[in-house]
Parts: sequence; structure tokens; C-alpha cells
Amino acid sequence: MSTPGQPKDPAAYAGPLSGRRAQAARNDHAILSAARTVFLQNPHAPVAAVATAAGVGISALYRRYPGKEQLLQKLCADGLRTFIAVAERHSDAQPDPFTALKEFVRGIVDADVHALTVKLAGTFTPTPELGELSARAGTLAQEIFNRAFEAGALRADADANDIPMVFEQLTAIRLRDEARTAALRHRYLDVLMDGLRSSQGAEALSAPPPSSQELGERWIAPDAIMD
Amino acid sequence: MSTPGQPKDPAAYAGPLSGRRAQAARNDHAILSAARTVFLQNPHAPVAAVATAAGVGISALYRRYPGKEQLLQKLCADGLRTFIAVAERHSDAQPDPFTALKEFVRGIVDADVHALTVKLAGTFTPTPELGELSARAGTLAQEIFNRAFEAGALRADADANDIPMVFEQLTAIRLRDEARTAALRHRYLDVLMDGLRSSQGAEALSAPPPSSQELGERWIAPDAIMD
DNA sequence: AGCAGAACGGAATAAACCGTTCCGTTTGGC
DNA sequence: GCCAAACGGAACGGTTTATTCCGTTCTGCT
Repeated sequence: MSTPGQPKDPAAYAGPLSGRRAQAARNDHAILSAARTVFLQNPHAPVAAVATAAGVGISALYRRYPGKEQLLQKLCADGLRTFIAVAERHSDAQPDPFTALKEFVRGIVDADVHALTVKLAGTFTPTPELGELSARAGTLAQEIFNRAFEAGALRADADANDIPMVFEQLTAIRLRDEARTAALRHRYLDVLMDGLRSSQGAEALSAPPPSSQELGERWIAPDAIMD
Repeated sequence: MSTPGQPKDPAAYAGPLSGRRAQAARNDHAILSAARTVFLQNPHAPVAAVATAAGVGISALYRRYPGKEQLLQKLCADGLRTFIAVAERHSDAQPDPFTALKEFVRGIVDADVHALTVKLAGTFTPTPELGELSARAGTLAQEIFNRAFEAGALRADADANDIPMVFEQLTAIRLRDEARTAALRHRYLDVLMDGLRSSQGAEALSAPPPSSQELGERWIAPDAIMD
């Protein structure tokens, strides 16, 4: 090959591109990022809203994805992969298993990944890949919980399935301002983890934790009476 | 007047009615109850879904309400009134102010009233009456919180505005089965209240509570980018 | 016994809304 | 300079939804 400006393959070189090519690369990111924000706020948002938020036309989006469903699947898969990455980062030997658990949860909450995987589910048909990723994510979370539990850092009636429920509750906190949302979630993460911690004077929790089946049922869409 | 079967005014006599009149009275309730269930699950559900769930035709609904908006307003106002009733019930002198607070929260959660007032907001234009009811509800909740706080039952950095956030988080828990949903909410109510309780070894919460303004902003609809 | 009309079910209507396609234009790369 | 990749946004077709309309049923009263 000679020495012309840039390589043909856009993925081969991620540095600063010029002109049209750079624009396209920036749009790649802008669309994905806008989609994340928009669908996170409303899983049923129209595709046009994503394009508007990304500051591009609709065709820029349809050039990259065959349809809405594929965009959602991509979003979900990315979310799951992020989840796994965060979990693996906190799986490493850490002096205090309770701190490891808490920081893992904080990592997931900060990445705002739970909504991507659960709230989005039901709005598209799941792929096998998604199932595998999801299973792996669950296993990792369970392991981190178990280490803390076996170390005696948690109350006796705490359960691994409480962790997804903590995600669920913290994800429900959402303000206009993104930074403030994160801060508030940290506040109630502190409260919830404090409540899950082992303490002498606490009486037993008044109901059993969710079963794995109950947790799984949230993935299938409610086709009954609703929009 | 003579002695014929039933009085003219349907509201004047609430006892067992016969035939058509009874049917109408039952439908009154069926429609409201169905609307509650349906809109609780999906605030954007179509009116027809309510009629179907109530087991009546659409005309039975439109005979009672001029339109969807009025039905939603009615639902919201009823929810707020229930909230106030529950709060007043737990305002009475109770030996332990912490127990009073916790049972108040449990009462609200069991009545599933928070979703009716916040999640529904933004789907209809609020009336002045709704504003007044909401203000009164807030005051009552604050009072119950204050009593527990001043009794030293709560951690020092707890705040009255944490209570609506607790509602928000518990309301996010929703399974197919209604009874199981309630049980699970009780479980995490225990956890959250345990975390809010005063305990010696706890470090400070990592972020300040929501301001009243931030809480209020949730009432106005996100008209920006979304469906 | 018979009638006026309250109450109802559900089809019909008209107006959104939404995903996707199409087409004309721009512009960087060669 | 020319070609085509990349884009913006209007246009299209299908679906959904709030609301209205109409024909039917059956009660409460005379």
C-alpha cells in the first residue's frame, strides 16, 4: 500500500479522522449514546426521538441499524457486557468482601446498566447471545454476594436475590439532572446496604426474598391488558 | 310519596339495589377499580383496556366520565385522599414514634397510593384541588417523620424528604402476583427502615437528601424527547 | 300491561403516532 | 473533477386510540 491519508477500514484506526469520515465516526457514538439516554428514560420512545437527541437525521440511524429492534438488542448486549466487566473488576481479591459487594453494586448503579437489561426487556425479542450474557452476569453477581455472606458481613436472612432487587429500587430513582440522580442513588445505596448488613438488634425480615423464577419472569413482556 | 321499590336518587341509598340500578352501581365500582389496576401497571394504557378489565363496554365508561383525563384526575384525587386518611390514622399518639412512622409507610405502600399520585402525574393536567391535597399530604408525612426524628429514633442525617424516596423505591417493586408484590415490598421496607434507623457504628450518608424542589419537579411531565 | 328512557355493548370514525423507505443534496476522498 | 458514501428530512402505510354513534335491552313507574 502507498501512503495515503487514512486506511479504508473505519475500525482499523480510531484516531482523529478528517472530514466526512470523522463525522461518521462521531455519529456512531452520538447515536448509541442518545439511544441509551432516550430509551433509558422511556423504553417505548420512538426512533425519531433518538435521532433528534443525537442531532442527526433518521437516515443516519437507519444506515447503521436495520431497525429499531436491532438497536435495542445492541444496547442491551452492551449493557450486559458492561455489567459483566464491572462484576469482574470487583471479583478480584479485596480485603473486605462487604466493601467489594457494595462497590460492585455502586459500579452497576453508576453505569446505569440495570435499566438497560431489565426495563428494556419485553420491548424486543431476545437473542440467544443475550441469554448467555445474562446468565453469566447473574452468576458473577451471586459469587460476589456469597463471599460477603459467608464472611458474615450480612444479616442472616439476606439472600443473593436481594441484589437484583436493590438494583431495581435504585434504578427507580431518576431525576432530570443526571449527576444529582447518581448522588441520590448513592445515598439510598448506603441506606439499603446498611439495612442488609448484619446487626445484632435487628429482627427478621417479614417476607422471604424473591425466587429466581420470580426474578426471571420480569424478562417476559406483559402482553395482557396494556399498551 | 308512596312506597315503591327504590328512591330516585341513586346516592341516597347505598344498600342492595335491584336490577339495572344495582348493575349500574356495581359498574361504578368495577370501572374505578379496573382503572386503578390498569393505569397502575401502565400509566399510558388505552381507555379500552380499562373497559375490558372492568368487564363493561366503552360506553359504560364514557357515560360516567367526560374523557380519559377526568378519569385519571379522579383516580389521582382518590389516591391522595387515601394517602391523607392513612397519614391521619397514624398521626395519633402512638407510644413509639418510630413504629408509627414505619406503619404509616407500610400503610401507604399497601394502599399502593404513591404510584397513583406520582407516576400518573404528567399524563394529565393537574387541577388546583390536586395541588391542595398534595400539599396537605406532604405536611402530614413530614409531621410523622419529625416525631420519629425528634425522638432520636432515626440516624442524624435522615431527612423528611427521604420518605417520598422510600415510597418511590418500594413502588418500583412490582411482580405479576399482587400478594407477592406486597410481601416483597414489606421485605425491603424492613431493610430500608433498618438503614434509616439510628445506629452507633454507621458512617454518614454519602449524599444529601433530595430538596423539596427536586421532589416537586417529578410532577411536571417530561415534554422533551420522548413518547 | 305497556311505555319512556336509562344503561349498555360494541362498531364506526377521525386523528394521531410510528417505523421504515425514498429521494434529492452535500462533500470528502481519490 | 467525479463518484459514491453519508446525510436530512419529507412521504408512506399500517396501527393505535380517544371519542362518538346507534341499535338493543330491560327496569321502574304509571
